[in-house]
Amino acid sequence: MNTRHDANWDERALLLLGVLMIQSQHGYQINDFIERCGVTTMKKPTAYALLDRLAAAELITVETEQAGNRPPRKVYTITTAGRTLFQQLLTRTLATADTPIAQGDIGLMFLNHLPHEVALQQLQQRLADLDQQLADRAHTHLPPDHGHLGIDLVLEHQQARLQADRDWLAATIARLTNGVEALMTPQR
Amino acid sequence: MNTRHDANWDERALLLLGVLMIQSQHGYQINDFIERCGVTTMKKPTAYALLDRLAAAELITVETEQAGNRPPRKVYTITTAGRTLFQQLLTRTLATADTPIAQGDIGLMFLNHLPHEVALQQLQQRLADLDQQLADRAHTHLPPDHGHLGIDLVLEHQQARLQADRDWLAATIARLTNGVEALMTPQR
DNA sequence: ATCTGTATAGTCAAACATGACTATATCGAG
DNA sequence: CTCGATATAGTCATGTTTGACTATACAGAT
Repeated sequence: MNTRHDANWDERALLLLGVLMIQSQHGYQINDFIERCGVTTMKKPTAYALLDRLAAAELITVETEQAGNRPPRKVYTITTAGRTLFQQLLTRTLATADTPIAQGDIGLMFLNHLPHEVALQQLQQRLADLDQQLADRAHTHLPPDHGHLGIDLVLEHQQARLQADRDWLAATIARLTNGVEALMTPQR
Repeated sequence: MNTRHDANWDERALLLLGVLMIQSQHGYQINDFIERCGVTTMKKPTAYALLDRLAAAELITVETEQAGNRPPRKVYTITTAGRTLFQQLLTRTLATADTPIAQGDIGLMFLNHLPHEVALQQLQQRLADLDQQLADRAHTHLPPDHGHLGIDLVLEHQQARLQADRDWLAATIARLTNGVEALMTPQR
């Protein structure tokens, strides 16, 4: 019936269903994975809310499990319908490229409203920030199932993007330093 | 008082204030600019809501203007306080790089849940999508104030990212075609 | 005259997202 | 034995976001 959702819903549902494709898990594990893997900004309460909606749509089931005298856990398990949807979402998602929108570009757009040397100074700072991020990703804090193909691909892709951003920014700073005129005659 | 906002608020406020730094504008113009410039996914009602909040904080003023017997327009104008905040937000934004999160990476993560040849086929499709986007950006539909430094920078940056994505994806498809083993011994 | 397209200017109900908060259990350090 | 850290498992009030919708005015085509 109500299969009208936005792209955001698709991606997030895909993530949760994907996590449950690995194995049935309880809330803490799921949220832990989400926080660590770094492919989304979705927060804990949002994940719980979505899990509820997925359960309501019978794409997953919820069972309460009691281990020792710890607080009871809710264990989420993907259903057959969930697996089917997972396949569909995965196939569709892999086939389409999202238009890359960089938050930071909003600042770039109004660069001219700042004194030239101030703007350059801030961009230097951004470049340092970028270099820091590139350095940090040496010691990534990922779950111990490393060697998993998908995760390696994501890490590579993130690194490639970071590097592209860094290269472009460095080149841009250089051009801006040589005066704005250089921008009007780009050698592309 | 309540200066506790998230990064999202910062960027969006910066965009609206920046638009009003160019000149005072009415709602339609503002939203038109936002849609065309392609640096955010913020929708019209969201922009109006934010404009109301900015007005309540006295960062902008609103005047109703009657032109002919057309429907009345609300003209938004940035205040001195608004200009000050704009400078602050702009400076801060320029100095920090956002961690690049690619929606599409969620799909990548679960690549192994699809038959190898199906996955490759979908990625080919994604590559074609990317090439299409690169081709489309030849005839960009931007406002006629082209030559404006900031806009040119943003376009360049978007292109650089798109190109990086394309290159990485093409290389990855090639590696996956040659069998997964190649991934385990990357020549980096 | 009428129709179509589009510039114009928003509103609203409903869904969504999250910071802050509440609790209990286990374990190693001191 | 106590304290802090952290694994565990969420909830809720509050604010945010948006799809869908409502309207009027004008210009050019038919």
